Amino acid sequence: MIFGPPNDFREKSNSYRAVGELRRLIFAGELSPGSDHLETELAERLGMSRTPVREAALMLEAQGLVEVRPRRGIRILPVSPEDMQEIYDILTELEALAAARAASAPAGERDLSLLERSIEDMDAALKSEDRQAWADADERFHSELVRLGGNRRVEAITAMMADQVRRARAMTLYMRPAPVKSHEDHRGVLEAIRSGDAEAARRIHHSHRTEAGAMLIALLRQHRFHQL
Amino acid sequence: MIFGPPNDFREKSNSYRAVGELRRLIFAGELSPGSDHLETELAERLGMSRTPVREAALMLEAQGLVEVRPRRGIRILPVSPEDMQEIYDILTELEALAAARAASAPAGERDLSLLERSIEDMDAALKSEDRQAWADADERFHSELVRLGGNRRVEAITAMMADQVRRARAMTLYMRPAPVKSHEDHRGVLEAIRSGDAEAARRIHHSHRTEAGAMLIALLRQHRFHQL
DNA sequence: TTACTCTTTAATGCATACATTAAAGTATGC
DNA sequence: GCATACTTTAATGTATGCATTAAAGAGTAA
Repeated sequence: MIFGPPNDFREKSNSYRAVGELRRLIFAGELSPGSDHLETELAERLGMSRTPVREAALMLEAQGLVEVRPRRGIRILPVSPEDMQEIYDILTELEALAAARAASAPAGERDLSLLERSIEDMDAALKSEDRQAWADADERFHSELVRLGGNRRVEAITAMMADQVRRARAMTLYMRPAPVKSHEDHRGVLEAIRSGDAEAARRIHHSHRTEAGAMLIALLRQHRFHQL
Repeated sequence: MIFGPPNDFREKSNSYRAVGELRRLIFAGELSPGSDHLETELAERLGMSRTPVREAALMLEAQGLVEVRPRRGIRILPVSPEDMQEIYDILTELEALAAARAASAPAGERDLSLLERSIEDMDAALKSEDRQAWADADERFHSELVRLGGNRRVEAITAMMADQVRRARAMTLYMRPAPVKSHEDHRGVLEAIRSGDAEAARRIHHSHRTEAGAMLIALLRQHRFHQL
């Protein structure tokens, strides 16, 4: 599930459909963090038998999203500010690595258009004060950066964490100051990549993520989001 | 499987036994990289029915160790030098993070004895020219460092990659020069942690892993280990 | 031969049955 | 009332059966 290109059968297979469906339910808040759910219950809800649900639960457990506790149900793992700190720490390192690698790649083989596009979109969103649009573009920037880094495992790991980050960010989106500094950072990273300066790309992105993470965690704590 | 403390039921359950058993078979070389295996075949081999084997395969797939290809069998994923480079890049960043975090922790809460012990063991192994003992102690050093870093997700990710690294290192253990430089690096990291110098710990460990990784990859390529 | 279609084979995905056993509930003794 | 032993319940872990369908093989025409 984490690794490898999605084979087409995964779309047809109930097991993988269950993985996607459960992820969706979790992040839509329909399966709330900390709640327990019996295999039978979820199976009925998804309109399939226990087998594929069970398989999906095990895969989601391997991804750290749920915990399978025999006879007590499948628990949707809550994410505390401490968890979010862990996640941000990892994203900071791996994305900074990706930025450095993206800058090291031969200029000819790089297509920075998506990166540029996402920055433009953030720019527009900033001007029209559309925070959701900004957040969407920001997410595109980060995932495209990781893609340019060219490390499939980094892509897999960061993608796995993306959903949880998105949820935390959604909660604090309107509490934080306007992301003007972020915007400068993004431009700085792009420029460093374009000019092939790997260490600058790494450094700028690293401090960008570090600051953004610190702010997010502080907001979560301030607003007493002890679990989400 | 990746995350969370191992509940006791996992030892009893055939599914989790199958995960461990399959891992063992893979790294013992009994299931060679690139080979395909039908669910039925593995089930018979492990003395259980297809169900737990199937579940184990899905969990191992989530960990990136195998690929489940319907009707073609469970494929043991080969690891190329490029894959090993990806893995080392990630380990470099995450272990360097762990070193920094370990150095930042209050001195009173740190127990560096295991770290010291592993360095002493490496020292002894170096003198008696016992490379396997050195490699074992080295692995203990790295895993203990990650533990001290205090990020459970980093622990999970690095643990997941440890087996694959071990295999690659085993192949090159007797080809590389004596690990004298490594030894200095380890001492340097320990001293930086002890004195609470997070940035030094990070920097030294980062360059240590970078160099060790570059050497390993070069050896793999030299000796034409295109997949392992 | 090669390309194409049809048939056969068998591995899988899923549903289901059932034994096991943890947890909840009940009864008993103090 | 409270703790302990016993009974009941029901969720799980695993085996198994079967329909589906990809892949292999056979047959046919060029």
